Amino acid sequence: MLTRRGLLATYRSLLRIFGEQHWWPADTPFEVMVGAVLTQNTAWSNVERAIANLAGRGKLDAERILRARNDHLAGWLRPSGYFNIKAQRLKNFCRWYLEQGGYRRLARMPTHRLRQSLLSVNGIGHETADDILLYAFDRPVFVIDAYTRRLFSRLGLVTGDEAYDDMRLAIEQCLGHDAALFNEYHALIVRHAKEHCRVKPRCSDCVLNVSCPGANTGSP
DNA sequence: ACCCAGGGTCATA
DNA sequence: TATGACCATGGG
Repeated sequence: MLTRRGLLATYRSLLRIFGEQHWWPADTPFEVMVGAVLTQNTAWSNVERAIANLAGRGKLDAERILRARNDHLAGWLRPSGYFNIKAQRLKNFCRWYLEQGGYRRLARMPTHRLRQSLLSVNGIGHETADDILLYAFDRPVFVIDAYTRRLFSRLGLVTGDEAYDDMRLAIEQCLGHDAALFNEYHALIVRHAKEHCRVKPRCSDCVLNVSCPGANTGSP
């Protein structure tokens, strides 16, 4: 059962344990957007290297990314995995970004239209679009990722098989449109997943009493 | 050697 | 709508 009370209780537990996360780890909104594309199904540590490659060459810029040769761009993105596809997706995004007139112009757009526009870019799906909306444009959007789905379903708040926007809208309705809360909540969910699911000895004594992938494989 | 990671697209039924 | 194949590096 999804309730405001349950969601806030989980949020407070996470906040008490981990403290403020101050996401997104980037210096500019544009860097947030680049990171959002590069982190698709990829560990953030790998994304950092790719972004460092871009920044070190002065390529953390839409025009310069768009002008770069595909094989050069792919080479800089190599550490983040899927580098050929991501080079194409990053160019698709930068083309859209410039066509739309850049950040100041996009920032005036209503959230639902900005989302629709983002989703029209080949390579940007629901989660990447919502990462950008929340962390680059400060819009009150609750990002649903695999961690969120898993944590909330393990806590019995959702079934886990809801459609993306169904789950997002349900949570947003419970919590109200609070960008600062959504920002911190999502960051805490990711932090929890890393801290208690990836670090040994796994999640045998998880603070939220949830299990993790590989944690209960049936061995006694 | 195996599993996973802050997903998304495309072909197919 | 709902699966499956594919993309690819790096850490545990």
